[in-house]
Amino acid sequence: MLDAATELFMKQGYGAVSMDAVARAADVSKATLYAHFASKDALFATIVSDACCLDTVDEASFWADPADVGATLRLIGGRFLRYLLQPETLARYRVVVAESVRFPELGAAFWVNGPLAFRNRLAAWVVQQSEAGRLAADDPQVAAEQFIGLLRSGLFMRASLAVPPAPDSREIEATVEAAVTTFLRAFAPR
Amino acid sequence: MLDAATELFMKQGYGAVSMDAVARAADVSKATLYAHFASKDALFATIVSDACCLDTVDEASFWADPADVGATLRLIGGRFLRYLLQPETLARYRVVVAESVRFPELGAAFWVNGPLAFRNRLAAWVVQQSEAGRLAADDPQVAAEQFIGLLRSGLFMRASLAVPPAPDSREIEATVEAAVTTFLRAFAPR
DNA sequence: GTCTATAGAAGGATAGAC
DNA sequence: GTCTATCCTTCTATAGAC
Repeated sequence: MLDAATELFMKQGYGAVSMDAVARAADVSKATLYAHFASKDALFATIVSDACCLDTVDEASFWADPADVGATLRLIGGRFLRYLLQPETLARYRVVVAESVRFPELGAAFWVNGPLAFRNRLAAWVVQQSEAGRLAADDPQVAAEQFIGLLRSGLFMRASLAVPPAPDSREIEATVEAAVTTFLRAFAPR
Repeated sequence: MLDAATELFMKQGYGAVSMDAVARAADVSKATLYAHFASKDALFATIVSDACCLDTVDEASFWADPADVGATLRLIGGRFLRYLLQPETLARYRVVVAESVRFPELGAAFWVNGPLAFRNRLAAWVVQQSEAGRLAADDPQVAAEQFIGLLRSGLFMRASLAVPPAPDSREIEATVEAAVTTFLRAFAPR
């Protein structure tokens, strides 16, 4: 039931999905649906809030090669960008952005559990690498944010707007490589 | 009539706006509306396509101080980021992202006239500065994209998601300053 | 808890007069 | 070109039986 609603809302957005459609997809009656969720808003909020517990980049990637900053950035960057460009990720992003004004808690939940959480995790890694003398970042939060910005630019915007062609592996790897290069030029200890 | 529709669609999105509401806001009857636009889809497409002729950063900014790369980057970056964070810009972005799947031409028009156009203009500037020996960018397109990414990171995402607080001048200037610093570390001739 | 059936409102679109 | 009035569909939500 939640699964069916999730798929519909993510693919088509709040306005385009009716409670009839959800009931049909979940193979229950509309009355049953309303027995579990007070309203369409409540169902939508539940669905999307649940989907905000994101797992962008697995913890192991941060520890794969602690001594090699470039390799770790390439690994993390690749994982992150690939994650961003997944159809499900893009669909969720579209829905949340679209409804963030009418459902402010939703935008906030997404922000805190998604972009902000990843930035903080990355910033912690930057701190750690700086202490080890392998990076020289005055402000780890800014450095982390900038690395994310370097990755997200271009491909993600194009994909969010559903402009073909869909990014291929070559484009993704080139973007990651360029991001790592620029990041290291700015933050490698000299 | 177009004005009323534009305001409503941009503020509330496609699904939340009815033709009744547009007619009321424009102070005409629904029949009159349908005499000018074949359907709600057609009205929406017209509205948003028109709004895609963006003017992100005025041409003069690119020529304000040709010899000073840092100053020009700060000027352009500031203008661009401020533009991105305007309520109207954010509203338009939300609508286009939300409906880009159901209205592909719309996402494409926005992409071409907005992000892509600005990136190309910026890349042309990078070429020019590189030829003058004031920048050293192997790939101007990538450099331009990266500068935009450095600017767009963080604040724009938060603002898109309508997460308070709204970015203030201090945050904006700090972001621009950090972007310029990182960009120059990566692309200043050595 | 789950169903069928339906209320009640709102939406997109049109007919036909002026 | 513009209006009033209306058609028909679809939507959210609920009543009441099992």
